[in-house]
Amino acid sequence: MAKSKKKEALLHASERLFYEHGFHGVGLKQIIHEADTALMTLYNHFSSKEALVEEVLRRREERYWSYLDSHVEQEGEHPFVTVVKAHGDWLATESYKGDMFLRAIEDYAGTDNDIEHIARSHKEKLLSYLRQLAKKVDEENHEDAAHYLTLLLEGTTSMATLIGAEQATAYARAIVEKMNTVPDEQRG
Amino acid sequence: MAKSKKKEALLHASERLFYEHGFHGVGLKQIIHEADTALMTLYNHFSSKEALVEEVLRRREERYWSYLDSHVEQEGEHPFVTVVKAHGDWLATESYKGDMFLRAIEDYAGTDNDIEHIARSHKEKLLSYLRQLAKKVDEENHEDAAHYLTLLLEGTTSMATLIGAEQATAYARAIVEKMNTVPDEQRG
DNA sequence: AATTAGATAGAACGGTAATTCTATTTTTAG
DNA sequence: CTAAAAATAGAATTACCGTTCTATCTAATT
Repeated sequence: MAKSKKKEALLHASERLFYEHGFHGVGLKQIIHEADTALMTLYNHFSSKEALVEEVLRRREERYWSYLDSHVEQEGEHPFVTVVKAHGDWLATESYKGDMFLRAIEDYAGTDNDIEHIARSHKEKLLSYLRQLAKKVDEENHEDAAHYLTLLLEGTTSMATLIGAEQATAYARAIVEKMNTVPDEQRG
Repeated sequence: MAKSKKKEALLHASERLFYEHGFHGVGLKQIIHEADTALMTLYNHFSSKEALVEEVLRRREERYWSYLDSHVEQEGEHPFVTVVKAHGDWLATESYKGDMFLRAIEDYAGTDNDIEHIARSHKEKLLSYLRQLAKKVDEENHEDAAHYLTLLLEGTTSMATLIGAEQATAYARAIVEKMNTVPDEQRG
């Protein structure tokens, strides 16, 4: 019965357009046109544009974690390198237009809605994820390491806008490898 | 005779509001209200909103380079650490809402205007600046070093939105120091 | 004081934004 | 097939967008 094909089409079109032109730069008309549906169908599924934005962010977060989890499984390299590569692969699937969550924080800051909260929660979860990863690597200072990695991933995302995801990821990887070289050499 | 006090007020208000709420999130009404002037005064000085955005970006770029130049003069530390600190100080003077130039690239991508070009030029100039800096430090691979620094500065800016400029800068500085430790230790 | 340029408030314009309403058609379930 | 539910097109609404026009007013220079 195609439970909600139209809803999925709306979410898909919204995510693409929001990422490409920003939340405030896309109108509902454009969204329903790209989703090939009607305005009332959108309002039948989402109570408002903000509600649509919220669900787009929740879905995107889910997909990001799925992507990261499945790509980090392939071990063999240092976990820090692996996560940098996984993040880079995620960026490479898109058009390098920055980070949708940071943009949400920026665009909806100050206005009383759940959007900023969803976006900030995602970033906190990213930090927690990297903290867990750093702990497994037996880092004495996993708290610092998690922050280093967060900064590198965010830097990679920004730089992908300027020189592309592949190059940006290569530089991030080089930084991680240079950093990890230090303790081993110094200990020995 | 106060050549153009109103123009300066308009540019000042525009820069603040654009940075705070995004280019598409701020209307001309809000700008003239904050600048305490009239709509026709704005159009007397700027042919359009896009022209206003362009001049805001040009002014901001000037101020950024002035700020960086004056803060990098204070030597004593490794130039890479100094530039990270200078960039962090620049961020600390603001409200940590990301990077205005990256946002301009994202918001005005695809539309045929000079805004994206101005913003991308600024980022190219940043890379050139860091390339020169890396050359002076007698880096054999200054090209890579310049990209590492760019990535770290961009990462710092993004992360400042999440944990504040001071903390983000401290982590960026730690990364630079960890990286610079490598060659010395390995050579010795 | 007269002239001139700049600044002012306010309305008007056409366009588009988000949201709501209505009425018709299509799809699904019993 | 029939009844209920979902989707449709299109207009209406209210509000704001960037831009332009007009007409008044203020401050500068001569």
